[in-house]
Amino acid sequence: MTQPSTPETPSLNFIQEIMAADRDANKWSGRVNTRFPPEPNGYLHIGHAKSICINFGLAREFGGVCNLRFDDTNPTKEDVEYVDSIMHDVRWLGFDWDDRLYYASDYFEQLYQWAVQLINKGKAYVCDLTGDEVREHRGTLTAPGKNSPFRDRSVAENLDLFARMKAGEFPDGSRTLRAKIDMAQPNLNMRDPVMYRILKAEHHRTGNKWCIYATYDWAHGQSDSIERITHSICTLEFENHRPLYDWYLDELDLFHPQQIEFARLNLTYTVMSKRRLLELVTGNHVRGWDDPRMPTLAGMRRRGYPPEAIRNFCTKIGVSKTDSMIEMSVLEGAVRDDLNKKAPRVLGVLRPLKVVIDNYPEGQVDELEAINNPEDESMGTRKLPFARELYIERDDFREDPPKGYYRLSPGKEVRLRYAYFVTCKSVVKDPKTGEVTELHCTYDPATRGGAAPDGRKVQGTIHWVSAGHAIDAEVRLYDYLFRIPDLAEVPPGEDYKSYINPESLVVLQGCKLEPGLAKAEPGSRFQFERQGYFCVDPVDSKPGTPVFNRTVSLKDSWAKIEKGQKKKGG
RNA sequence: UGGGGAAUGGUGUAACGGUAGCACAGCAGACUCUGGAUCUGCUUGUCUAGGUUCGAAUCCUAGUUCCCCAGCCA
Repeated sequence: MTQPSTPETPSLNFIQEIMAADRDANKWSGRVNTRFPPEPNGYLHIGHAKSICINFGLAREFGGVCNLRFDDTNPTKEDVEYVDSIMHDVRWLGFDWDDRLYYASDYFEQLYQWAVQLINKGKAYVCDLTGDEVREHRGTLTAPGKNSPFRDRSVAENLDLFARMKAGEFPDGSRTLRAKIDMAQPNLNMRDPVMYRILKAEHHRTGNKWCIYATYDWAHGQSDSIERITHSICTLEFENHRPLYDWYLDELDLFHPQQIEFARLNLTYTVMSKRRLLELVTGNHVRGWDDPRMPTLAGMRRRGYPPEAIRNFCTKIGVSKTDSMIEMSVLEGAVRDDLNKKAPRVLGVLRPLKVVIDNYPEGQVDELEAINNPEDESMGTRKLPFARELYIERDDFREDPPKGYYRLSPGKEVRLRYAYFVTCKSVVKDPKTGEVTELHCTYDPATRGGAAPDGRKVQGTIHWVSAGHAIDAEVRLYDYLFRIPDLAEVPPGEDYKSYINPESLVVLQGCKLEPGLAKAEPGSRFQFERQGYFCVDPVDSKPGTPVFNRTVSLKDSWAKIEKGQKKKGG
């Protein structure tokens, strides 16, 4: 009588539904071929990661393949530096295009032949209008456009002119090849769109061979068709272009992939447009494309975000056609979730405060055992040196502790993690500034390892390092790049760059870390207990003196409590 | 006053005429040698107005709001 528990049927997103329906209808003979088509004019960012995960992920789920294709039709903006970085980033994210690496520029000759075909069909013409004139003729959103005076040139004349455009006889911008569609269409993209412009620019792959370059619309669908793409997945702003995508393919009578559009990723407290990211780089508002504050994959890699975490994030946020803004906490959560399981724990003091254990023998060094990862026993243990002089975190001591403060204060006993219970006996201050410079404590030898034989408890456990054994390191703390969550809220006329968070980077010198970290590999990730996840900066670290980037902080519930207290109590 | 899209808690995303679920955030608690992790519980939602139906987030009608489009960028 009792139904067996229903098997989990994972819900499909709308693209998966389309693909499942296509598969069931045998629409493409069961074949699935997607593509990721970046333009090599900038570095990949987390928004691209979403697209990569969708395209490569869908191919994997449906037993198909995904191509990598560079959409390199605008030589004035593109560069091999970007081509290389893009390939590196896609691989780093965990995807592989095998031998399916393509370039739109590989298809320039074929595209040219097809353009000639359209001219012969009377469906394309050479137009001598200037850019301004083309705009004037296009009409407006509400008013139809006017036909170009060159619209009815003979096929022979068009053929001749187009060949001479290709041959470089005319100056840049002087003529275009346009599709002959309908200047009265309510969709502006259909009002005789430009297929080719004259551009005597050196292309990173074809050199100076071409001086006419295909526009996006003319190149994209045909490139998809050449590669026998089944599902051409792109972002929402191309929805208006789909009729044109379909028109070209139909007029040419070519293999016709299906274009499907989804909402691009927006994240709070950052920007995602390549134009703005480029501006941040060239304007030196950040330290480059791989600045750990950047939403680029290069930046996230350097910051310590694991690729698995980014992939999980992309799965979590889903795919839909609703414009959305994902909260940064979702990404941070995915990063913490991944690192919690994998990152070895270490003790590191970021803002050191000297502690002298008065009753600990001078010169004596003890070796204490510490667990490398409580989430994963197989990661084992390590030894930590303990001595009379230590450093603890400045923030773990308050001379006048607020209510609910568990850490060290005068007369209070706390546990030093994996070591001993210590009690604060006196405070040394700078006579001039009043700043606390040193603490004197006593320890209870019976609590070695961190447990009291008499069963007494302490509220707080704090981290520490032995002053004589610790290594010095620079630690870079990162916060949101912008002060406001949604840059679309910047009032018109105001510069979004004035909203850059001045505390997005805080550099700490003289941090004290447990000695084992001296030999940490560049790029390796650790949890500094009670503080966060940190990654050895692969660029600025030197052997023996690593630089650490804070990947993400640990959740800090005390900070939250204290914030609440301040708000309430004033 | 054109065309194309989209509207489900604070933020995302499910539910495909039959109990509005999940994640993140928030709140409260348990546990803890990380104020971490983990575990409980809770608050908050179907854009509006009509209609169809035993029953509507879902179907119909009208409206509202938001996004995209007037590059020889992609």
